[in-house]
Amino acid sequence: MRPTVNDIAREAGVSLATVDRVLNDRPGVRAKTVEAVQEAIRRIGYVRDVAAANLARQRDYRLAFVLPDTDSQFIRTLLGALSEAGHLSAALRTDVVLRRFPAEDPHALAGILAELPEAGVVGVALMAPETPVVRDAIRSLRQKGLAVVALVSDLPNTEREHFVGIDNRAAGRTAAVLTGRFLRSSPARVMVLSDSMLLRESIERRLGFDGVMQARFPGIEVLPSLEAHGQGALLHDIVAQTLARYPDIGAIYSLGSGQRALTTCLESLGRTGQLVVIGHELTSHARAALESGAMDAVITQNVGHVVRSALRVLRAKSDRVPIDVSQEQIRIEIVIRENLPASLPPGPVEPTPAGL
Amino acid sequence: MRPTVNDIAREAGVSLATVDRVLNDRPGVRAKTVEAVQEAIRRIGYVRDVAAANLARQRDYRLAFVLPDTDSQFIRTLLGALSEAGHLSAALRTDVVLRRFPAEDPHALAGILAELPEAGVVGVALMAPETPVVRDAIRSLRQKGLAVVALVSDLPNTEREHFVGIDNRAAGRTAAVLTGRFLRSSPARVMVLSDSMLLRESIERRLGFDGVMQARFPGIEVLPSLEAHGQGALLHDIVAQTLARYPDIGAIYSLGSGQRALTTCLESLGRTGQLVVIGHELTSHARAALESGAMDAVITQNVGHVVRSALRVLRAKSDRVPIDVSQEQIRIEIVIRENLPASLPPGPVEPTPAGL
DNA sequence: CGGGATTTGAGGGGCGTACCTCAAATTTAT
DNA sequence: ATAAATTTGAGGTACGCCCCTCAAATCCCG
Repeated sequence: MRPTVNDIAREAGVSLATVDRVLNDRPGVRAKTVEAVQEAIRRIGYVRDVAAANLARQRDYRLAFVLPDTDSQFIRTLLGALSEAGHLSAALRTDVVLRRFPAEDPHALAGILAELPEAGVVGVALMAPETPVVRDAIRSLRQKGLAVVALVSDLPNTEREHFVGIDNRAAGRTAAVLTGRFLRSSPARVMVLSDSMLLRESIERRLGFDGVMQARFPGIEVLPSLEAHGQGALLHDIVAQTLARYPDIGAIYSLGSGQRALTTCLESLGRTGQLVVIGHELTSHARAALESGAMDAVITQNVGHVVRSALRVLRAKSDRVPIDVSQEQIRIEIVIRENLPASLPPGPVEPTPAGL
Repeated sequence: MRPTVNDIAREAGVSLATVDRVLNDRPGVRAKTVEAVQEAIRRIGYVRDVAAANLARQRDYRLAFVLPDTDSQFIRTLLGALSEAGHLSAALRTDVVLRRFPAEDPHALAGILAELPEAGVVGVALMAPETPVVRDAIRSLRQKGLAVVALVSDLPNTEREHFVGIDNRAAGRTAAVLTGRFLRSSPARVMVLSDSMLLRESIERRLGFDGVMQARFPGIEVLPSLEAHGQGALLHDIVAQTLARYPDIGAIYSLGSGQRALTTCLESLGRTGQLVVIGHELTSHARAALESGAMDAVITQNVGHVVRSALRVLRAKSDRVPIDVSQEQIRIEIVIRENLPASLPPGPVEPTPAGL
């Protein structure tokens, strides 16, 4: 049998009330007694039954996901994963609220963040660029006791407690190795497209990419990043011009997550399949591109995992309980057609009807 | 507020006792009443609080992992993940028991399986080759109400309820694409080593590998599988002879998980880094080989994820609750040096001391 | 329509923990 | 030593659910 609070009391020779005071950091216990109780806990190997505790405590985890209002494929994928996870976490006493902020407006974001504590939110997963305003907003949240994690895009110079996402520098390095090795002819050029979803990621990926390229593939020249700002027509022109100008381009590396425009563009130029095409984030378009052969590899993070990890971490932080580091590590996944995970029917998941 | 059983009773106009009878499939309720209660449940969107239910029910999940007693690197890695997860799942009312069986003795395995029900085990994760005896043993377990999942190696023709692991055919295809694309010169040979941890996997991987090779890389000839049966010295001789005989071997594909012997062998032959080397399972040796450049890529499944998934699925099956399909899908991961996840200190994880 | 069978209601005890109150015991300061 | 302050104990209620018992209500059938 697992030991309970009563066992602690008996073992420590104190009353239940005292054990309770120690366990929950309530005042009015002599240091000596605290020690004795903790010693007893250690001796009998007591582990609090979190389920029972949450039950008694009427604890609900009200967690907020704060995302830019960009309508990119990646955000859409993320939202999909979020709504799926939201359903399931009803069983875990957590309810998830979603907040969107105007992508280019840090002050609006700060305003939204500032409202969260009043809304009863105890933890926040935030995907946003780091600015001074945001830093301050996060500090303020932390001071009010909220748990804060950075999502997808890290906020290293803030007081966020955790980062749920991948090392984008390493992701760029990974892309570089695949590009370099997939390219057959050595003197060649690589076109780099930056449909930046967030600046920081693009820069980090680019840095990682360039580093590996220089060190390991000196015969390959990487062109400066081209930006199409999410506009398909513009992208088309840019790509066409660049391909025409450098006939020896053998690969395209797409830093961002917008892959559809690129593949349709290559299609219309009749170049599909002739170039090594590598991009990021496994959206439904990227998936289709892999299947059709329009893309060769996608470097990605499992958004389902990202969302679930954020939820777990926020719950743990909010309970001041250690997290399982190995479980919360988000992997840099390499996806090619052959290891493409089966796509799941995106049917609306209904809450478990009645069964236990 | 989340609706509770009391809300159901009020909404359905019946007593708590009746609601309870319906919820827990207890007899003595008219079909009409059952209907009414279920309708009420649907209407108010009741979801049972599993934590509270388990608390009341004194429910403990006693789950068994049944593995061969082989001392391979892969099994070792799996055991590591298992012991790590075991600690953490104490908080989830589950305790994990481990059973090993003599690798080549299906009857011994059947005997071990047969003892599980008496030991109070409610769910079994089994990694074993499929034989008639095993099929029968699994059927018997299922009839006694135990949940059974196949681990790592599927048991498709048994009554196992779920398979936790990857599609090895697809894994082989993935290996083939990497091999083919990493190879620079086209007319070349590939040496295939089979340090079979379990026969089925090796065959499936080989099939997948050959299929892609024939279809996409006709210039590459794949040699028949060489078996060293886990003996380093033998492997050394085989590899040396084969390399000598076919000077145009450009790649080595290692079907199994034993990578150390191979890398030391290549080292002693002075061939490290000259060949494309691709293998399976991210063990500590494979990790080292990737870091040193002795291997180029490893196709793997995240054993931590595998173990956690098995635990979740067994709990869910045992509760007759649906599983989150997308979360339980094990991905075929491609690992190269650049996306190698940071290795974690394997320090013994102690149960959370006292904090909530 | 009566009598037996079936269905329903009422209620209590318990799971492990949180949180509260009030009184008793102990310590500390004077 | 005494009063005041602090520490401890005892006990209760609650959380949402499970499981049991017993009596009352309702049903069905001949």
